[in-house]
Amino acid sequence: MVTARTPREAWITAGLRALAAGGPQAIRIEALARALGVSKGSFYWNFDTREQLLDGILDAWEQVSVDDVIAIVEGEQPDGSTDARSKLARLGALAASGDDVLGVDPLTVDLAIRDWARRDADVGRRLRRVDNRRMDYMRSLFGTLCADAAEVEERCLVAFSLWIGSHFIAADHPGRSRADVVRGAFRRLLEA
Amino acid sequence: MVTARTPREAWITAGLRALAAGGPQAIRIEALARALGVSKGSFYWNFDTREQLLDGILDAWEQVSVDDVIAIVEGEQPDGSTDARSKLARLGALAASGDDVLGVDPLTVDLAIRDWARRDADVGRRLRRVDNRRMDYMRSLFGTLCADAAEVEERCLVAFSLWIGSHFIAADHPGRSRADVVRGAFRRLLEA
Amino acid sequence: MVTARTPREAWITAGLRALAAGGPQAIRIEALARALGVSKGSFYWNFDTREQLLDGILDAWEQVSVDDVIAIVEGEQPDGSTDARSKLARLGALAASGDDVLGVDPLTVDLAIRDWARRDADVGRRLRRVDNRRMDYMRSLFGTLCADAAEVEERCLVAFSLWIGSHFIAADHPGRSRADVVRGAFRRLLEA
Amino acid sequence: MVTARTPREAWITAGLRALAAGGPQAIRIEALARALGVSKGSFYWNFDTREQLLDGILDAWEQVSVDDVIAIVEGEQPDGSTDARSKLARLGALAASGDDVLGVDPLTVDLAIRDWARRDADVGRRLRRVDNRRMDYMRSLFGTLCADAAEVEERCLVAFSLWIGSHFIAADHPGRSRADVVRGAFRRLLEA
DNA sequence: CATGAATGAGCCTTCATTCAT
DNA sequence: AATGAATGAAGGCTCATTCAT
Repeated sequence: MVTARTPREAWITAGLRALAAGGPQAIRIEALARALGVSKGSFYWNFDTREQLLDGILDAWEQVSVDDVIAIVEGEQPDGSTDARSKLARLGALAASGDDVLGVDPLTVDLAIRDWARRDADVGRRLRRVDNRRMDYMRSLFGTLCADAAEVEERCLVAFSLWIGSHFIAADHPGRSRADVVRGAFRRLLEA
Repeated sequence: MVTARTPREAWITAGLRALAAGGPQAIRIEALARALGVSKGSFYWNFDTREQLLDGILDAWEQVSVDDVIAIVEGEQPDGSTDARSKLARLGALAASGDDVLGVDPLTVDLAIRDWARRDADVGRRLRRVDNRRMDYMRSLFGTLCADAAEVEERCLVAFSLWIGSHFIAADHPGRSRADVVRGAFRRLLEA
Repeated sequence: MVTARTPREAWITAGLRALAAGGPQAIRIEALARALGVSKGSFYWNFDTREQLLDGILDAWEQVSVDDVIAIVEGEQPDGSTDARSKLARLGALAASGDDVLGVDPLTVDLAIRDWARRDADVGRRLRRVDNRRMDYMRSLFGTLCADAAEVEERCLVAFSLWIGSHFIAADHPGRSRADVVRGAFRRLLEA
Repeated sequence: MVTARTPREAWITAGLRALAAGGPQAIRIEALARALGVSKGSFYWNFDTREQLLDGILDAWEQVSVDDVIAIVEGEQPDGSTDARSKLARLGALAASGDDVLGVDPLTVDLAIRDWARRDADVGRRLRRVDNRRMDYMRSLFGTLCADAAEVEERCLVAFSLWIGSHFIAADHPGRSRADVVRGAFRRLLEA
């Protein structure tokens, strides 16, 4: 029984793409149907309502947005090293890259959801879950570099902010690339 | 800071409010008209098109979003001090506050525009202008604390990111408030 | 200021016509718009929602469905008589005719609303108001012909039922017309 | 009275229930499928089209709506009597009751079909068949009480109208119940 | 004897825009 | 310096119907 598998996921992927490209209000059933080459009414076979699709999209994002990154970093490091400093460096490098997952750029989805979360309580709750797990992981890494808990917390927030902020800030850096400045700032975080 | 004496300004203020509350797609002529207690058609006496209102909104934001802050910081400091470190501290404190201007919270508008800029080239250009002026100002302040140009740039980006990031990140800080963590991280930026 | 007067009433009349022709679910905004030669979106200038149109339709029906008939009967009788028996006869004759009011056959509307009332509590309440006023009027007339209150009540219900029933019953009367049978039955009600 | 052993009958019973509850437009394949816990597409194994289900529903109704009542009345009378007056009384009592057949209230179905018949010629034809058989039966009973054919016809129509009307009229009867008034009116019909 | 999946038409509603006054 | 009224495109949803399995 291998009929038309993954139609539900196809809608969700298309929805993630739309979310990344235009924010939540761009997740329009009609547009997704066109993108999928499918009739708009067929959507309602797979979902009861648009709200349910949004939930599915957020579920999908919530499920992969943490585990995948952590799994990569905790997996084999390119240089074989296993110390926290190397992992943090790898984490920083990963964050800067814009790989596609499911045909969607996870970073762009992430940014879109951040804005969305400011207006929707449910999305806010989900983002808090995700961000807390990310912070937990960072805390465990920075904790091995620095004994002061308060300072660990601050370094984590700075690292996180640097990642998010560098994508929401539009300034130029005369003579340098944004990536370069971020790298420099990040390196300083690992010092001492 | 004009108190919306012309109807055009009234529409723009209402638009800024809608932008803060729901993002650009919430800037609906129909909704603003209701909010202003005015007929929808009257909008078209003041503006040719919705696009023009959006431009007006962005113009207004661009004009006040930099000058006001710099003016405040460069004006009288509460403790009468005039050194860069004090100004940066004041800047950090200002950024954390959410004062209302014309019934609009400028920080929320700022965040909304940042997300918008990722999708609209014109908005992106305007945000770059604004962010560049902000970075310029910060560079001038951090430049007095630190001789290394590269490090100045990095501290500026971190400070800026901390401001933005702390509003887009949803994690909890066990035993501390977000404001407290930000303050700590910011203080460390001013060291050395 | 005599712009396009009575558009609201035009929608209501069209709605009454649709109700008579196809029941409440035939009151479709799109269909009415077509019938009025108007864009379907324009409906929402005059009404907030379809529900509001239905209310308006029921209001209009409620307002004219009693007063007009009573006014006619209480007004000048064709033969100048003023006794209850004559009025009841006139009432019976009126009920049998299918004059148009506002371009709608009120009898057909009445029947449609009766069926509707069995499924919608609000409509039921309205019908009860209308039917009670009709019964009150009939009671006052039959009361002058018959002293026994119980019998008055029964004659009223029979007369009323004869009116309604004769339109909901589909049987043939060999050698006679339905109108003739109804007339005969009604005449017997006025006896004694 | 078959208890819906075939799936076709199950659909028809469900359809009758829907008809009673919401009129013909409530006979929606989707809704019936849900009610039957069956897939919507399975409907099309049993029926070619919705129209065919409607026909089946009307067939079923036509078949039982006359015979059952006559059979009951002509069968054993509770008090063993066999005269027309007793049978008419029993008929009147039966009409007032709302027994369920196959989980459907036949009276409510009857009322729904009456309204439907005003809009659909085929339904009208079927109702005429049914109502004529009912009138025939009543004529045979009233004919034994009264010699005048015209009066028999009128009494029949009044009795029938009283049955129908009492369900379509929404008036109150101060101090009495509707059933009581109907009983009184009906008793008077049997006099003389 | 069905189910899973899709189509397409139709419905209610919203909204930017237009236009006459 | 507006209002009243309408247009038309679009969006979410429902439902009869089809078709492959």
